[in-house]
Amino acid sequence: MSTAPTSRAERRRQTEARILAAARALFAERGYERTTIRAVAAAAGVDPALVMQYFGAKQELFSRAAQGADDRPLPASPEQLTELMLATLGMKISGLPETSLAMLRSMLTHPEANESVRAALDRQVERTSEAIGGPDARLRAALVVTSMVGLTIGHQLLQLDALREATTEQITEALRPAFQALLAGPAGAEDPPGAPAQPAAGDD
Amino acid sequence: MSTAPTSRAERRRQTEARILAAARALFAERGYERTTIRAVAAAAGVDPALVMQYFGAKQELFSRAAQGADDRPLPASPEQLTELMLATLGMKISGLPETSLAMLRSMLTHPEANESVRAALDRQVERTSEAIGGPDARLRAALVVTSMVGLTIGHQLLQLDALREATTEQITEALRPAFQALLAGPAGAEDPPGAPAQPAAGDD
DNA sequence: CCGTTCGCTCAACAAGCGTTGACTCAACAA
DNA sequence: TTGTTGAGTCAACGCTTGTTGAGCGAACGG
Repeated sequence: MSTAPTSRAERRRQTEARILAAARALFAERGYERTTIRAVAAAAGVDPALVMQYFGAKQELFSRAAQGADDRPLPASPEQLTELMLATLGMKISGLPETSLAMLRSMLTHPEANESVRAALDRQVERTSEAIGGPDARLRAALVVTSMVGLTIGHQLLQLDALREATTEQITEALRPAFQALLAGPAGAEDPPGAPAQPAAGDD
Repeated sequence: MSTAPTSRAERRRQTEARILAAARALFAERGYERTTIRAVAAAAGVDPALVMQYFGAKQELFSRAAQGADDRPLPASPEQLTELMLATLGMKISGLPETSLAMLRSMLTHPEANESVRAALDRQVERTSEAIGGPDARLRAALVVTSMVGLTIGHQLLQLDALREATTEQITEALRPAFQALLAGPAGAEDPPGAPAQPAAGDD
């Protein structure tokens, strides 16, 4: 090799990425408390002290590893919202990024993860609520969101048999009428801001 | 005082109950990993060694504290099942026993709790599935069950604003059409409601 | 080329954990 | 009374955890 195979800055970036990848995998698999700095370091092929040197503290490592989880843009459209939700859900159960899994896994036991997820879900409820409108918009939005959370947990973290047996299409199909009912709101009291057109009920 | 105010057997039962109550509260609030034997002992006004003497190991204490969670009888009736589910859910969000909260809180990080909840939910899915029948019975049952789990988590453990604002009645009311849609199954393929649940579809 | 920087390791620290064995003392049976 | 049982405490063990500071050696800049 004419030049050094790895410059100093390059090596730094690579090892940092390796540590972060190992951390993500372990946090996603075991959660915050059961994941040790030593285990992360071992998985990354590195000394535990180096992890500290790079991230300062375990909490900081977690923050960096779980950064950018669970916050997606949400366009607004009352009827197509159902399809958007189902599509989003489809991606979730097909394979959630480890970044999000780490957050999900830890949200019930790690205070910081709990607060982070709570805030993210609250925002998503708010946005969904604005999109659907109507009397109990916030509540119905929350029900859709928590349903998706429950389904994701049941599928990805608890690995319920009945869910693993089904394909993504079967799941979204079975869920469609339920989501429609929730997002449409109480019959006769809707206020459609966009198109009152009848949903075609066709596949995408 | 003719006899001692507290006999030996009586004292033993009382302190054991006090320890179990403290353990339940802490496991429910912090989960398995963040709950220490020392904290349980302190909350019960007792030496940590006594907790070990009573329960042998932390895992055993958790098993005893979380015993009998999440396993309720489930009668079968295709349409009234919706009401039963909603009623069950109403109890859950009104106030889940600490026994169940401990299990719920720890199910994503503690392997034994994870397996326990997984098994319990699988059983519930199975029973619900037999009750509703139809083509995708197992899947639809699983969707109802995971929805309830997600709602319970969002309400009790994450304390989402939109859910805490609503009354139990509002929640069950808003959820009714969604559950009906899920439990009724795909339109045109349902069993006659008069006959008792008889899943002619068999397994799979 | 030499001196400095810096990625990285090694060994260790203090704190907290679950767990244990010896001990104290009141309740009990004789 | 006297001896025994057993609830409860005390101090400590061994281990793991997150975290730190000294030191080594290769990459760097002049």
